[in-house]
Amino acid sequence: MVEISSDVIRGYNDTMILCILMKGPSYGYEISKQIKLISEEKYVIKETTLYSAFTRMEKNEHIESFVADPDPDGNGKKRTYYRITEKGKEYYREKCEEWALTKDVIEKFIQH
Amino acid sequence: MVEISSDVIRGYNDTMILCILMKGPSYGYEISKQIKLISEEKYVIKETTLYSAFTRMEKNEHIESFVADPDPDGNGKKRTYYRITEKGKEYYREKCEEWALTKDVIEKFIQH
DNA sequence: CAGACATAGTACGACTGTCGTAGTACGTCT
DNA sequence: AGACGTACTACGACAGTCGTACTATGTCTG
Repeated sequence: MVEISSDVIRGYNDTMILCILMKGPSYGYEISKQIKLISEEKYVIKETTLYSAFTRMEKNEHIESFVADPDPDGNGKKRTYYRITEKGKEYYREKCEEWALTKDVIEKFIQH
Repeated sequence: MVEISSDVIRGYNDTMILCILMKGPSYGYEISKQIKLISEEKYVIKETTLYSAFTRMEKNEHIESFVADPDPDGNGKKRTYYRITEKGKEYYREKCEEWALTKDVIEKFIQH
């Protein structure tokens, strides 16, 4: 079974998170489920990787956090939500451009 | 200018080196020039990254080293050449398979 | 109604690969 | 003679990922 190594995906964890936040604010657990879903179970981000990414990305001002109730009635435990910033959107667009370049370079070294 | 970040390529430095060694033995300086050439100047591997990759890859038995003269007459300074092993070839093939998977996954998170 | 399982995280230290900086030493060209 | 290309080695810093462990609430099921 071929498995995706973390060293490969490393440069794109932030991008994946931002991709999901482009659709609207979300929180850790939900984001990790989304990544699993979108990747069709081919990639599952580790919890520690995810939460340390949040810390880094908030420091970089790519995302902002806010605490809110899970449902409007105020039921359930409060969660920390993250929202993408303008700077984060810009970064996401740059990463998408970079991807095209990176893909081309790597493919020159791959035997199909 | 979009630039390839090392975090992205990180998982593929070894693969690039192996790709070049698939064509026959080579040595550090030559390999670094080849990578630059093949990538059309879009990627230049750092010397320290390259040589530390050699150490790791030799330990993993993906490559073997031998010292030889640069030309058959015995002129010039001796160099350390590297040759891909069977295990290295196997690893290279796996990485090529992995690439297809990784590419598909990342692209699901990229806006074109 | 107890226990399992899902949800939603935090803390901490280890590890790996990359990179900056610096230095060595020989060869070749001008 | 000096600059530049070739061919490396040493060393320590750093960033991102990961394993392990722990907390705590909510919900479902026998």
